[in-house]
Amino acid sequence: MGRMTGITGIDDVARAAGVSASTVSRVMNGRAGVDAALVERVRTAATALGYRPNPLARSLVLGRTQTIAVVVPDLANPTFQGMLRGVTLAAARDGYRVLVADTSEDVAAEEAIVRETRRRCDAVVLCSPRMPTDVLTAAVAALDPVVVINRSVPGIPGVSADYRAGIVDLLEHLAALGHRRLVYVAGSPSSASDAARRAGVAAFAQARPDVEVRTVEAGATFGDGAAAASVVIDSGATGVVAFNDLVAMGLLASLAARGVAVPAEMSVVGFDDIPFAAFTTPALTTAAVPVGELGELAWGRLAARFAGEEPEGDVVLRPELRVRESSGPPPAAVGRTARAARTGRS
Amino acid sequence: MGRMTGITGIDDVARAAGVSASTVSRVMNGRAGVDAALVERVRTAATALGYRPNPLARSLVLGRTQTIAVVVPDLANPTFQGMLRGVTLAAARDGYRVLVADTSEDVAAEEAIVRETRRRCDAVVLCSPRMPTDVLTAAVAALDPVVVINRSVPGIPGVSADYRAGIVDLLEHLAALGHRRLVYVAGSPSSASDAARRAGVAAFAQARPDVEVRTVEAGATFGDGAAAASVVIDSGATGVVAFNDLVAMGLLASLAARGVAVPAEMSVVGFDDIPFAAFTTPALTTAAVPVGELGELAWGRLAARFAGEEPEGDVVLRPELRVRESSGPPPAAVGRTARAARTGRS
DNA sequence: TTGAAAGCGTTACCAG
DNA sequence: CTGGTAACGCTTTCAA
Repeated sequence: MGRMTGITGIDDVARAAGVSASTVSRVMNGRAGVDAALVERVRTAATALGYRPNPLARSLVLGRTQTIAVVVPDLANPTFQGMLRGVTLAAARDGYRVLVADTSEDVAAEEAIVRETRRRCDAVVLCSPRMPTDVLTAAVAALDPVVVINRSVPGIPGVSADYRAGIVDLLEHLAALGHRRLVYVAGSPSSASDAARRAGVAAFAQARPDVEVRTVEAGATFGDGAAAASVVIDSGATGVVAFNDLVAMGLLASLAARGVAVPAEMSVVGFDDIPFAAFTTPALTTAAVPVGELGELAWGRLAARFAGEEPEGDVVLRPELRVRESSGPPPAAVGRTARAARTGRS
Repeated sequence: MGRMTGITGIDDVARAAGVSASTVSRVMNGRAGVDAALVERVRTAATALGYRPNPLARSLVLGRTQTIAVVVPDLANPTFQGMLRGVTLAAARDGYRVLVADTSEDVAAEEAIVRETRRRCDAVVLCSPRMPTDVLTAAVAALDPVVVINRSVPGIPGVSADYRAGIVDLLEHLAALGHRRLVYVAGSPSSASDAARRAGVAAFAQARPDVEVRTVEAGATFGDGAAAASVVIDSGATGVVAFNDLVAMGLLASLAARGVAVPAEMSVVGFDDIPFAAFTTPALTTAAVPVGELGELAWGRLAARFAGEEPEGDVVLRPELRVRESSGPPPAAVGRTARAARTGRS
């Protein structure tokens, strides 16, 4: 009520309007059945005093906060920035706010962070959670209104991109260009989306026995891509599919430094279509993952739950192949021999 | 207490441990002066029941939420992503969470969003607020624990980058390279940091009357930069300082499309040093604004306030010149004449 | 239609 | 050192 705090409470308004707090509450919440005259008096008093109901108190009694949590592994990653933005904008349209949490890729701390954050909110969106499947399954059960992005958990609404299909598209794109020796520069084996990508590689390899696809272990960063350059060059491949755009950019930079022309001598394609993929040199061919849309859809599922609807099955978005300048036909045999000779291999 | 809700409350623990709720509260908050035996019993009971104090109830009675708000004009902007990340990580280290709000560059809605968000938090960080100075000054007074990034408000702790000095550094860099006809591709006149940049241009112009600096109105996006290309070319300038890296990248793309070699025919420098500035072609010379650090410092000021310290004056970070490949000596006179002729000017 | 009173789950003050 | 008992600010029965 604000005895000594400068902020006006419901009792101040009640007193000013000459009614009870109950009535003020009813008016503020637009509940019908209040005398028009009183409504007017309360409105006037509230405005005059600049009264705004304390959201904390409302949350406590109502049992809902109008806030959802969004947990990401790394706020510096364009992919998660996009998801966060998608969720935030969509939720804001419906009057919900977002509490962010960055787990800093700390798998061990992830579950605790999620639990903690969840308690202050009505629901939570987990973006590409890193925790092991069993832990995730258990955690998610205790989190209830929850949606998971890029990770499938039985019985839990999930929205994800089809990384497997995306990789196949990329591989087929390269094969169609004439490449017969490809390499997949993989991400961390602990990443669920990398597992999906590897499955795509396997599926493609089976469907196209005429194309050789090797896998090189790398990581998910620009540095990992740059570091993988020599192994990629030595592999004798003419086309490379990177785990993501960051890795592809690292590869591009390292390749340029070593004088390997892209796409003349080697084609490089990425994954994600982060905002800057179109501006690399050469512009990166990639599979676009609509991260903002994933975020919006995640909110949509949550909103549906709040509205009492039953959770439906997973929604899966198919990445879209974006052909730009980093991919092209493989060099003629003589060109390849020349490079092989240059790097000291037969 | 959880009569029918499945969640355990403080009373459940009290009952299980055979003590009062007060004691449970004391134990949970690690308050000294509780019998060791009771502490043990309470701990055991709490663990057994999986009790976690309801943060909402604590917030209500304690008057603090352990949460701060971060309001940004646009979550898609790398600059704000960096600030958000800086604040979030720093705050998390001290046990604080972050509620994000994206105003979508809606100046009119900004104040309301800030007010609303602030009510659920203990403080707020305003990142480059767009509202007019008088509105900002008034708003900020009602928000109290608040820190403003990149906007100076008398009496309010602020942390900002010295855009003025950064522009001067960039201009001097170009002048030192030999350029005598420069153009500044400006951002929105309503942007406070653009005003600072223009002041830098003016200061430089005064100090170096031998160098001509024209200003071209543009904007803050990649598209704005691309659109400004023809005006820039027609200006006859040999060096251009863009409002930010995004604009510089747009310029770079457009210049490349028109066959203007950078930096051979024209030098282009950006501002901010966003994560991808190092990977453009040619790599962008820019003035690095440590956005993450701005965010961390913002949190630091808030933490100090929470600790009862008095707010100190503004802290200003000086951008650091990052010379890369997009800037170089101006073309020889004959070269310039050649281009001028090509574009139909004398 | 309106108001009094009982919570929501926790902490803090004040006796004992 | 411990346990009642008031708040915190609001919403919601329940009577009147």
